[in-house]
Amino acid sequence: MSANSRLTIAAHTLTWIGLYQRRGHEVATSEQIATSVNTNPVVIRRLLGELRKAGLVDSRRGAGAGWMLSRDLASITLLDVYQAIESGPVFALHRAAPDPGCVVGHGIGPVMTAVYDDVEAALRGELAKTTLEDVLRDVLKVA
Amino acid sequence: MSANSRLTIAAHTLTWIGLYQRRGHEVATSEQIATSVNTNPVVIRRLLGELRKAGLVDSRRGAGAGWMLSRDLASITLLDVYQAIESGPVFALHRAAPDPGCVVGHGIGPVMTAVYDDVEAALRGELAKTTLEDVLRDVLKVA
DNA sequence: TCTAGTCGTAACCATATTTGTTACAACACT
DNA sequence: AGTGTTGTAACAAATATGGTTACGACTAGA
Repeated sequence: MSANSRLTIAAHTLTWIGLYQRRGHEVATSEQIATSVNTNPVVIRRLLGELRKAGLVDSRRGAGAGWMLSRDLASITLLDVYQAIESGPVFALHRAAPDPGCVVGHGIGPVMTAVYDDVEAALRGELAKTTLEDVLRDVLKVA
Repeated sequence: MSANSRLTIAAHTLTWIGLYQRRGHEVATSEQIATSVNTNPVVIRRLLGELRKAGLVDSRRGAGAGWMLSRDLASITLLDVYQAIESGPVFALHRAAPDPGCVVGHGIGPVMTAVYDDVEAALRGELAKTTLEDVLRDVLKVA
């Protein structure tokens, strides 16, 4: 499967901003975050742009610019983050429609869709269990 | 996310073979299956090769060759199929290791790993609930 | 033994997604 | 006015999936 690190990077980014703000700073720059994540600042800015659309962060431009959380870490679950950045489903149906003249080809679509709906619901339910506050607490525990 | 139709195609393929055998045929060819799935026979053969490694199907070569189920539809869950064909995890950690000198960069890995383990367990648990016998029954219901 | 049909697999291409990178205009604080 | 950062476009690299052609390996049956 196309291993996808977007959720990891997003959680890292938000947790970093949260900790940075908790230490008294107003805004965090994409440059600072990129250093911790070990990637390019543009990657962080792109991701933060999506998180802003979802209302999780806000940004300030000009000199002394940067990013800040819109909501408290405790009120943001990994499901919120996931929904902000993941577009498509985990599993897809056929790329090209199967033979409608075949019993299986005709009926398999709705059946698999029902299964995938349940799977995604389970996945979302699991992600909803963890808040970024939980993540930060456990991160500090590791260190 | 890179929408992945492999599980759909695999379930379609196995269900097709199961129904075909139930109608009195001994083996199914990749050509027949590919017609129902609407793809190239090589794609089916590649997938069936992985399913054979997992012990779900077997093949016969030479004239009158083809594929047959190794186990009954009722004894194969979608989790069995998933594990036979999916290699990597749904979510990945950082591509490049984050800054170990940063508290978040240092601790985020283990924390997200724990979350992802729970998510995958939930996903697998959901897939384990459905057997290919269930799939075939529902497919016939749709038609 | 020959023939025909199918598997098994390699090789290659097309497409899509993610990630990394450079570049630069827009913006706002000092 | 100068400076630092966002916002965004453009492009390249890497990876995964899916489709296609090609061909040797194999075996049932003529």
